[in-house]
Amino acid sequence: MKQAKLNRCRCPLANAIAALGNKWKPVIIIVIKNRSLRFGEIAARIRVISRKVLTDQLKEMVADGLLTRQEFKELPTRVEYRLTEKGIALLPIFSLLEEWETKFVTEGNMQMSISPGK
Amino acid sequence: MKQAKLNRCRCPLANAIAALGNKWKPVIIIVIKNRSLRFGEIAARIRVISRKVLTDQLKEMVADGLLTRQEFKELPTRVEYRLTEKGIALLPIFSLLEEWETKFVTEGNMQMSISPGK
DNA sequence: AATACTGGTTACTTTATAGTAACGGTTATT
DNA sequence: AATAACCGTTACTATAAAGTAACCAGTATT
Repeated sequence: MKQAKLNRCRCPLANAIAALGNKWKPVIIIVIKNRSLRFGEIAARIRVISRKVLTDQLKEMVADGLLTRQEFKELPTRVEYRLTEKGIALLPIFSLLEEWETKFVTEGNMQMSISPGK
Repeated sequence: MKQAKLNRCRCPLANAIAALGNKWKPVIIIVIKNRSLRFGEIAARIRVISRKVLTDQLKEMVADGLLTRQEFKELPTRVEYRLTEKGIALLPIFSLLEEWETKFVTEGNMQMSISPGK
């Protein structure tokens, strides 16, 4: 989907998906919520993400204006990430998506069969 | 993101993104809307998608319960696709995403500068 | 001098997604 | 018999996203 970043089309939805439709960004967004979280705290809350992928995604999200990164001159280093207004605006949308997914669980595509009888 | 389809996690958002977060599915969904469209009509409305990718996506979406496929025994062949209840439930969510994208356009990351100059 | 902490980076491999171009099957029309 | 319409499939290639494992830099403590 990097391609879509270059040749942006006139379709806003495609552009939104190009920016958000990858494996981790939405998860990172709902994990951070309305507070600031340190790098290590994000990593701890999404244990299965690799360090490299996490930093890659965070960098892109900062570049896209979804996150701010604040580095404190302390020791050991402390870096805090926080959603921007733009990022926060996604929270209710992702909530709806979660509700949608929860409502329409796709367990191997089970059909609501109408007749429960023999 | 096929992987996420196999090892589904407990995070509904990640599962939703695994099912929807690719280049074309959301576009296909908002193109079909509340009506039924023939294969050729979908292709005509998304001219830049390749035939192969379109059929791949449609098949997956039928398998995921987002679409129904109805084949008419006519000539030449007529096949109509229609969103299921599950697919239709995404329309308002994608509308919000479109609004979000439109509101926060990321033209090379321009900053709203506060002072409009002297 | 070695170890530990945090927040990364680097080089490399693996896997998934998208794309291209040609072909196939059915039936009607010319 | 060839052509056209529609809805695909097939084999192959290209590109992008994700993952692994080792390494680095600054500072403090032991």
